Amino acid sequence: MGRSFFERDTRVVAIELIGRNLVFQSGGNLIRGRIVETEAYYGSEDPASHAYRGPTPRNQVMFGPAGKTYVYFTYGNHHCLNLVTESDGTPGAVLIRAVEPLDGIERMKRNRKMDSEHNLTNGPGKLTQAFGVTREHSGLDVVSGPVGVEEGEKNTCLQIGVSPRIGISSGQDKLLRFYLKNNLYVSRKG
DNA sequence: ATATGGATTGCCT
DNA sequence: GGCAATCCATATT
Repeated sequence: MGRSFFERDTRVVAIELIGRNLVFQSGGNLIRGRIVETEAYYGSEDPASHAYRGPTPRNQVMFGPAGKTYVYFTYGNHHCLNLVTESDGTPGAVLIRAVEPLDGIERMKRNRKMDSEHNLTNGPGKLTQAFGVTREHSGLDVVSGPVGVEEGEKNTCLQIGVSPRIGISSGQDKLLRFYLKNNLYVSRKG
């Protein structure tokens, strides 16, 4: 996807990312997964967002141009992958919460140290571990870099569900989580 | 310099 | 369903 895809309202990008393919090329390996769950995060009007209190060394990429990765480390154990949205100077990002494994599944199993395919990428921390994405990969260009988004197969009638975002302590009233209904790899029901 | 808590996961009951 | 693990960014002193 080109930069203009990401340079739009964060909620719209989060919805339109559903069903597209996330790819990562690393060390001669290609890993691919179909995006089935996302969340939108805004700026000063969104208390759940890292960008709520303005730019910091960690979140500054959210304030820059669209189509970049924003990867952060949390809970002492886990990385989360976001794709930056909105025009340069306006913060915004879409958290990739779950994907359906398509290619590089053996590599994902090794990275996750487990065999069960349905537990490989059904959560934001799980999919970064499966893909091998860490905060070293924050700030990369999604349009040209090793992390990318492909158009994917054009499924005409995607049944997309909406819910409050997961794991946040404020801004729970906003319906900014989007997921593919009846998909096995969504992190949880709701 | 220190305190706090998190856009989670996996293991326990 | 409950909770510990675990480290770093951010805010506060």
